[in-house]
Amino acid sequence: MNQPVFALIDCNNFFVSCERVFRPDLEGKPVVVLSSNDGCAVARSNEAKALGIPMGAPAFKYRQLFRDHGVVQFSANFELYGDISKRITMLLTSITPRIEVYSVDESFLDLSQLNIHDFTAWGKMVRQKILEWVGIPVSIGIAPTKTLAKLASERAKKDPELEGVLFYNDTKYLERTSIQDVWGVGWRLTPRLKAEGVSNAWHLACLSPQRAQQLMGIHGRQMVAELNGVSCYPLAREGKPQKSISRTRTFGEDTSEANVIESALANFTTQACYRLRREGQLTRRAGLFLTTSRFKPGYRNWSREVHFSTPTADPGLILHTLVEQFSQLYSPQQSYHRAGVFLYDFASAGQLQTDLLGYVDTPLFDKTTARLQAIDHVNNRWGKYTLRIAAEDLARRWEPKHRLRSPRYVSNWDELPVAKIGYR
DNA sequence: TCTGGGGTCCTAGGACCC
DNA sequence: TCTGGGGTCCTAGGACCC
Repeated sequence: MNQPVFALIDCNNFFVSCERVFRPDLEGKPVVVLSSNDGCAVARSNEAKALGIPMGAPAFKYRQLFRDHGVVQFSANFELYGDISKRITMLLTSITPRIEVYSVDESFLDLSQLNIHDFTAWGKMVRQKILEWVGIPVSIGIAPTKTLAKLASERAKKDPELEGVLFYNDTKYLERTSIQDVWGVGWRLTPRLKAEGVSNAWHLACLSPQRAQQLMGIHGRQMVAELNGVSCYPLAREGKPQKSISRTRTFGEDTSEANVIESALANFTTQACYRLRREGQLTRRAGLFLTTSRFKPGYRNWSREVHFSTPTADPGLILHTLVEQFSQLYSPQQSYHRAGVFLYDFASAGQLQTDLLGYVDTPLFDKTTARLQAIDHVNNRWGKYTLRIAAEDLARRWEPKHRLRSPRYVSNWDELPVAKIGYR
């Protein structure tokens, strides 16, 4: 068997790069993309990073800086980013089907079967192809383990001499990677490791497996092995069913009105159930939560959970149950800031379990399935909200703000870019 | 006034069983 | 009532990722 070789393809400043595909005039300018409620920065161009705007920077604290330096702001446009992400996935899949789409802007490829002689040249070719065909700059790291591929792609991003591609072949790159930049080391572990004298990836690689496990659990042991070139994390094969689905939002503005919140719950439940059906799953448990603002005194949160003896994907049923729970929690004196619906403990729609008494109302179940299929069919054909639960219309005032959203150039017929051709 | 959203996995401890 | 070991299941919380 061939030695494992992984490539990580990581899109640079992905959301910003997506905006720039349709706004090439923004090349070289500071750009930020704000989270769904225009609350904080979730992507920054290199120029914006150079201005000292950190990830997650609350927009209201940086307004002045944005003005002073002409930082261009966008509300997040996830439909656009999702579409561009799919195009890159398609391109990569044409190179090899052995791909793991790790997130919206990162994919791992297993290169061990590809018979590549010069990995650096191969990486540069792929990078150029993505840039030309989709318009997104990427960084590529190639190494015998995923952790090292990740580390290599970070170096490739930071060091311009590498031209976006690093084939990992030298432990000097470990010494140059500080401990908090290692995949799997977060803000909690960083101070603990530093206290042990472990301040870069090289130090971490030198820890004994026992010590690593002591400090960080089984994950730590695997991390150390991976840094030493021993692959512990295989390529995750697709088709792994999801274990939970949630839809949560911070409201456009805080609200005390029950019908506003119920309309939000209706929307979340509908979205979550649609996702659940697309996964071919039914749920046994559903929950909701409500919170006040974390940034105001007297922060509180509430949550409730319900159990279904027969697994379901019916938003009508789930919403009805959740709204009952909601009415028990609700107080008109409170000002609510955020809410969410979550589903978990799934059963495959193909192999329905009966309840404790061995009873499933099959005719009812079939009728529900047919009804939901009809709704999905209509909405796929005519648009997301063509058929919806009436409660969604009670008051849509919960919806987050997105004052600065770019057009959905590639996913909405009404927002296609317009090309102007001039004649002389 | 204004601070995102969606996930996974591991572990420790309690309840309960024999 | 007390003694001891071994096992499973569930849950809450912690840690991480993008």
